[in-house]
Amino acid sequence: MARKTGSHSEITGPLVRKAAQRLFARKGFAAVTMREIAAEVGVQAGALYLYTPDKQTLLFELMRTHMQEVLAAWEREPKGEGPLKRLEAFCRFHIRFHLERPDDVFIAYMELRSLTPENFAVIEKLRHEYEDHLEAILAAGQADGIFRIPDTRLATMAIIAMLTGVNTWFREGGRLSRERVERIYWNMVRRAVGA
Amino acid sequence: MARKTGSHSEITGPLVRKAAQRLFARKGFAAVTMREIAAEVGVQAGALYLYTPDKQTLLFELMRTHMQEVLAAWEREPKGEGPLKRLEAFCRFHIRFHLERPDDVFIAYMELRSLTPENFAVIEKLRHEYEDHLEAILAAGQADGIFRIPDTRLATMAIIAMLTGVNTWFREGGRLSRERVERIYWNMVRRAVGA
DNA sequence: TCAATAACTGAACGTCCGTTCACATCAAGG
DNA sequence: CCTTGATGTGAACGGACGTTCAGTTATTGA
Repeated sequence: MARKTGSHSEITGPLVRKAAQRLFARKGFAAVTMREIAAEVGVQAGALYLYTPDKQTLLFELMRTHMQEVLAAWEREPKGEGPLKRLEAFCRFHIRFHLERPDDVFIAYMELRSLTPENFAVIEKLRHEYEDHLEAILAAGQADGIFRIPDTRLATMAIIAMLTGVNTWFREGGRLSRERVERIYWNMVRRAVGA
Repeated sequence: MARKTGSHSEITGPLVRKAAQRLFARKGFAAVTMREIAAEVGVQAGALYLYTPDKQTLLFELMRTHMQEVLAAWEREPKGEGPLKRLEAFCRFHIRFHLERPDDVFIAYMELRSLTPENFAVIEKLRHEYEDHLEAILAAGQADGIFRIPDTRLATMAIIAMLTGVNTWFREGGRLSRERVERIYWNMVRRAVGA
């Protein structure tokens, strides 16, 4: 019997989430069956319902946890002083964090349409919160005359799209090291905002 | 009876492709049923098989046609002289063409994993062909000393990700006109490549 | 020792899936 | 006018789907 007050196994639960994460990222939410997830964990399909009320909630919790972890990690990140340092910190953080969690990132960007409207609204709000951190940096730099940006919202979207794109081609142990990729992207962003 | 030698209706066929395109873009390939597509067209599910051998081929042909149209349209595009003009032409073309076909673009970027390995290889090759057009421009500009790019392949991926990202937020009749968006993005790209 | 309970199985539920096919409809060609 | 062939219907196919649940097992606290 479990010691803790929380119900359900503390071993199988995380395994279910990890298996779902891998399979959702690889095949897409709609193409993954509960039986596949269960087989990956090593249990029967019925056992999954000890750890999630349904398939939709399994996806939603994965995405919500991921978005909250992004936000929390950015809070903890050392950012330096001034908009320029902060922008560099953001770019490097975004690339590094996303490369560490390719499956989560893939799901967060591809499976928005698989969420119910209520769940979508929650995730969308968290995503917007993250984008606002970048936009605030750009607006501060613009106000200081350090950046030359015609539209901070547009620049925010452009930079995030560019940085997130790393996940589509970067391979560990490939031609370019992560540090080198970070530096090159940071330089492109710095020049793009006119600094 | 049809005059032309080609089999099948020349009215319903395109309707099937359009309905599939809309639904695949909105809900994802795996989440769309043949019965849904048929209902959108106004026929029974069985009738779809007069126009496609199966669901997978329907997706594949949509993606192949789209990629071929992108390549053909870029061929026709007036490009101007020199790497700088050509890069501007590419950026403006990419944004404009993609905004004109949001459903096709969404499918082309999201449903790669829904393709069989053989079909995936075909689409991937066409996509690479398109990327190579941009990379050639960047390499030419780098050779001429007009651009300052540490890695042309990386810059290619970064620019395409950034430009394609417009589709995720741009809305016709919104705060920014398409022309203004084109100009701002082009300026960001120009500065990002050091020109 | 034994009742309690967490963890899980295996079968079943109603439904929906992609696809097939025998048959109906109907405009046009000879 | 009557055959032909394109165009479609509607029912059916076997299988897979998400989810439920009665029952089995194993481990624990008292």
